[in-house]
Amino acid sequence: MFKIFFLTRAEENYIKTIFHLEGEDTHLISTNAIAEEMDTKPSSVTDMAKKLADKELIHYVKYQGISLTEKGRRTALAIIRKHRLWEVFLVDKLDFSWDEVHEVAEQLEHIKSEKLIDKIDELLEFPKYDPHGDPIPTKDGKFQERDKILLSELPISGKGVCVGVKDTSPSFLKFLDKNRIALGHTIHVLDREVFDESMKIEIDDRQFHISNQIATNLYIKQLN
Amino acid sequence: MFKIFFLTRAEENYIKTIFHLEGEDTHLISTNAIAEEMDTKPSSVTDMAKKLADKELIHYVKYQGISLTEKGRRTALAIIRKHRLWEVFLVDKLDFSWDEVHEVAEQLEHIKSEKLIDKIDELLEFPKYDPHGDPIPTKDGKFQERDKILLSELPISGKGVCVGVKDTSPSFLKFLDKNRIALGHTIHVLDREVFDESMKIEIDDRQFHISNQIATNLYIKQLN
DNA sequence: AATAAAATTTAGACAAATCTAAAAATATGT
DNA sequence: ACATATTTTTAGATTTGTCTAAATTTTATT
Repeated sequence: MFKIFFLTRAEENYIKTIFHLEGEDTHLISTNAIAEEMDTKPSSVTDMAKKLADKELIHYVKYQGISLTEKGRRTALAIIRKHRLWEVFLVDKLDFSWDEVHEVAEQLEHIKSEKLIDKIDELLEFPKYDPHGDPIPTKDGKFQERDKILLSELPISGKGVCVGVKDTSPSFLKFLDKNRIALGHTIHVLDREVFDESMKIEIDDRQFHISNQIATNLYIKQLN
Repeated sequence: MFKIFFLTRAEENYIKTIFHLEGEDTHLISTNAIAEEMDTKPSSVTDMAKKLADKELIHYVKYQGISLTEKGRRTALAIIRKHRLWEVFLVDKLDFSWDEVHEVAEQLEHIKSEKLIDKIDELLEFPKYDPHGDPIPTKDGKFQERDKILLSELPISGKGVCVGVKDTSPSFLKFLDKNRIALGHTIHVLDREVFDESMKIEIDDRQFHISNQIATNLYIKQLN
């Protein structure tokens, strides 16, 4: 059983950001990177780093950088779990579109009630992925990343199912909606332009030209 | 169309408390009363009173007392609307019991998203009352108080439908659950003891003795 | 390896929300 | 009406989270 520590909203936001910056490999995160990501000043990050280190949520060595402790990682996963479950709730139960959910979920993820989030999970029938295709960590912090590649990595005549988006900005998501590209669709790469890396693709018998910027922001589960 | 002003959580809690203390009649609320209710110090209330007066949410005259402005009243009703809708959501959609919802709704009421609360309202099919029988203000701040009396005011052999509770503490609500007294039940007053004002009542062919403390915390809609 | 550039931390300040202790204003009792 | 009690406000301090500007450490360049 994990003890639940009460963190402030600011502390939770730092933990979440550090988790996202860590990504796959284990490298130290710089004060500057966190400040950049959170739209704040490096000196503020230093101040917070001391508090989080005191609470044993991060490893922090002055001038060297920051990484999450195991406790910090679990905390981050709990917050991300809440964020993503709320996103599913907003889309599935309240008909929000996938470009509207982030902002509200940023608030809802800080609600403190274990029962609440477990019941939401149950109401949604234990979803595995959020509306952008990102995996939802389990209650005990397990986190199964899908085996996916970027559309830009698919070879010509390759096929795959669209399973996620890298960029989750409203403008990108609205672009996909407008062109009726949604998760679950099968994409077939017909051709690729060497000059600008743009692609000709087919979805549901509809053919498109998409720029490399689009292709590098769509996650695909490759088919054989 | 009303402008939405962004208030801090603390400001919202003060506004809500002042609204509840005002009640029906228009009298000035004292610094002490607010401090008492919010479990804080009178000096803190004075500090906040200045801020809220600056934002034109309250009328405040030093040493005299506090009352809500029209803007303050509308703000209070918007928060109470959110609180009560979330309570209905928790009970109807997530199977919370009525003694568990308050604490969580205290957090959820501060989520800032007009669309969110309107969609929740829609999902719940526009409920008029929360799980404790309190009316839910409409979007435009209309607030219809039910025509109700306390069970203790019912005469002997009087009948009425249980429509609300005055005390919403978990201990009282659990007591009612244990004795299978719920909103919607018809209560018949069989007898009353002059000495301690306790009552003998009948609900669904079950007879009870209840103390005056119970009778003064149950709201009844009197039948003919 | 010395110096310049970049990143990071420290020091000191500020706003929000709270507190304690003291001062001021209002209310009460005879 | 006057003294006393109560209520309310002020003054100054504290905590959290932030900032700017200066100092320090690390990294990069020649």
